[in-house]
Amino acid sequence: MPKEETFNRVQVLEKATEVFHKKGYNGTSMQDLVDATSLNRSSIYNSFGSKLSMFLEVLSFYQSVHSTNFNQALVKSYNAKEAIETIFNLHLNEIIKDNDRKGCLVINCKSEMANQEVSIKSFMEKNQERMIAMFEDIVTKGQMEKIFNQDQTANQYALYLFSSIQGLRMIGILNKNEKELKNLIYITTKILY
Amino acid sequence: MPKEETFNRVQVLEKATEVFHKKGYNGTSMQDLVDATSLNRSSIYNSFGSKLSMFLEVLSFYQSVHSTNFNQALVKSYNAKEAIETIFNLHLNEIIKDNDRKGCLVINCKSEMANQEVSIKSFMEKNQERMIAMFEDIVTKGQMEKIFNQDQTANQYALYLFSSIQGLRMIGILNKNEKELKNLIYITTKILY
DNA sequence: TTAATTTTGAAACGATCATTTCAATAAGAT
DNA sequence: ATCTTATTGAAATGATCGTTTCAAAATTAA
Repeated sequence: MPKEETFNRVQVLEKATEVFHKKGYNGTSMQDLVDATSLNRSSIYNSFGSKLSMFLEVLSFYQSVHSTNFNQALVKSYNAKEAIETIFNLHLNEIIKDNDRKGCLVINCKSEMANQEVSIKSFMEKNQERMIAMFEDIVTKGQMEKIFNQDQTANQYALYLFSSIQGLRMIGILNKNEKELKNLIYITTKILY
Repeated sequence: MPKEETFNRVQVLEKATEVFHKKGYNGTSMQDLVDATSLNRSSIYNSFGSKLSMFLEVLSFYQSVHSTNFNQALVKSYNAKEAIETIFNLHLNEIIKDNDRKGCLVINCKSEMANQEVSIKSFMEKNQERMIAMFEDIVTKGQMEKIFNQDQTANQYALYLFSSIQGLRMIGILNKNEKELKNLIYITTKILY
């Protein structure tokens, strides 16, 4: 049997995520990744294949971490209204603690690479499906509970909410005024009631 | 008197804009710009200084072209409601004709570089001020005309609209379904009435 | 037509790019 | 303890990066 990986893959992914998030895909060099992970070049290639495939793993890692956070918060929500508030507040917290204005890794990557790399494009399509399915579930529940109106279908509201989150994250890059952002969320979600 | 530039600066900027828009700042090489503009390397450096300063000029050029389109459309609007519709429809048209899913150059650049390059950050801050001021004007007018409600100040609605536009443009990268997008715009703007 | 000045073209700059190579090292299996 | 196999470390790969150099070409004023 061979020698096994000595490094902690999760820790390496965390470090790589940090670099890609800060500098973007094209702005990140292999040297940056070597420095950040303190792994050897050949270990990175041996374990992750290439810069692109490492980035795709980073993207999935980032997504799964945030999905976990979402789900942990969502199970605590009593109703659909609270669920929506929970999701927006999680994003608000991310914005406020993002001192170096990196924005959202997934959104950044979508705007940088979705038109150039098919693997990224399909990742983003799946991401959109997931997000819209999640919002659709919540809105459907809210409409059955008579908390949300029925002016639009749950699917249409889901697209609206997904769009709004992306707008909020883009705003959050430059604007960290919590009061303004909370009011922006208030306006955004008011349409549901 | 010296020999003057023989090339058409606007045409060169158009070509450079195309490349930067398609590939992003870090994804664009000087060779790409040489190829696209069919200018010589030294002519580019002589006339634009550096890759970054050329990009900043491209960014201003892109912004001014779109401002002109905005203003041409806005003067034709009879009231605030039409003005808002005009703005969203211009973005919708941009999305639909954007066959290679490049998205919006300004938004892409904001997410790629606002946290890394101070000149880009301040460009984006000014861009936000402009956009919000424009929306604020329209909303104020709409509120005076009693077409829009007074639930929120014009400035708060302006931030909401600016955020919504960015969300719409991010959605538009992958989703070109005109019916869905029109409905998204309908939901987004409904809050004003 | 000559002097002054700037844009050009082509080549070269050192630095950095992503990736590969390969011998040395390490660890489980026999 | 030895064999097998994979992970390491360090160096090198050729290509490309943004930028500079400088002589030749081009243009206008005198």
